[in-house]
Amino acid sequence: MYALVDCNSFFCSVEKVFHPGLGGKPVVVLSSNDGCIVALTPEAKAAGLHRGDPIFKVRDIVERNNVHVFSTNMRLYAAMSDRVTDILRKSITHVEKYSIDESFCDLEGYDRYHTLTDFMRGVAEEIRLYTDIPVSVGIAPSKTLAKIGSKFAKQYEGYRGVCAIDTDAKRRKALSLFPLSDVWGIGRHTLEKLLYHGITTPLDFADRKESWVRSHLFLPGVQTWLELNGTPCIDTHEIRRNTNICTSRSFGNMIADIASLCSAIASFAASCANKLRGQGSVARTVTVFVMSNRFRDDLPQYANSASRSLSVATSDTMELTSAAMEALMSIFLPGIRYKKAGVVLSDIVPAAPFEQYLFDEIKNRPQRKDLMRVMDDINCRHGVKTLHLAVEGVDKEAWHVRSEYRSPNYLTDIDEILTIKI
DNA sequence: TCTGGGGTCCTAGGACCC
DNA sequence: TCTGGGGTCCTAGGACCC
Repeated sequence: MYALVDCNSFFCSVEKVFHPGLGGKPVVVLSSNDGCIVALTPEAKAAGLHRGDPIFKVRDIVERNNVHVFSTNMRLYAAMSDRVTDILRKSITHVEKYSIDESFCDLEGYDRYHTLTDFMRGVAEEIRLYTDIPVSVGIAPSKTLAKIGSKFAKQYEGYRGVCAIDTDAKRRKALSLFPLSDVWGIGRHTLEKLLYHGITTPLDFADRKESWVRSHLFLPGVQTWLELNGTPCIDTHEIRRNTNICTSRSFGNMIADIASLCSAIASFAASCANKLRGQGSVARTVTVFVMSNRFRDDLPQYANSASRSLSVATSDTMELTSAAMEALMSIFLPGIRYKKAGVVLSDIVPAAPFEQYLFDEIKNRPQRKDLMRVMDDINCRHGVKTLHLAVEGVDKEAWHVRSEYRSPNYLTDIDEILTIKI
């Protein structure tokens, strides 16, 4: 059996930990650049807000209902997420962190002394006690069913946070009640197809023949089908190195000058390189993309991308940044007001301890590696961008990202730690 | 005025090989 | 007149996830 532990409106819940007066109040967290709503509490939903709403379009609802608005603070959420996972791992041997707010647990052997439901209730209470983050838990023979269980646990208070789908009768009942569009693996497109064929509930789908599913939805559909029928087949790997790494941003204001764009792209490249070293990998291909504001049809539109392949895969900030600069120069068009840009690293492989290449143009590779290590060290201890390349610029004003309502980094920055006055 | 960011996997089809 | 069969590799784009 698997358990899915899902943090309830996670970003909002984290904000509420540090703003205790917000219990029971509508709260939303915005996307980067204060664009759209990405997380909201049930109270905010009840006020008529939805995930994905551009905040400027729902200003009146926000003001009328006194909704509390926060800019996104991923550093804070990631730190809190780690605390939740730590508690899980203390209680359960096999925990797969699936996303920032969800973990799968393998419950093999945990039903010796308690029922699995009681056991997971205990874990959920511990998480609540130590982090103040409320979680919903689903227990089932497959991960897809466990996710469905966690949604029921969230929806109905009677489950007291944990819903187990552990008999065939419960499985069929759950599948007949659950919205088809909310099933893990069924997106907008698949939903349309299924409705067209007269399938309206997950149970209808699960009761189809495998051959039908295979011919209409191919492999991913068959996986979902098997999982809904209680056969686990979705393998999420615990330690997975990313095969692509991307840093991109929308700008608070559109920018037109190459200098600002250079400084933005250099910063994105450095951030990619940092993530790359963090997972112990090297990359061979650097792609840069730029785009104008697609919502402004009164302005000339332009979007383009360019890649540079390095002869030797690397995680060196200087190499990756200069490749990115080169790519940027090849697609920069004057006269365009740019709204968004980014850097993508691909052809990523694990870094080998020692590598030498006959035609390597960089002769002091070991020293450069040491330099990167020192740079990461300093930035880790004294804050990101304490040490950075000059080309990233010191004046971020030109391409700043809007973040008007950001909470302090309570958990990761000693200067922003919570102060309590008694 | 203001509209997010970061991923994975699969399939079809083209280009190529013998 | 009739013009095969069996592969691999790569890429773009679709679909999905959080």
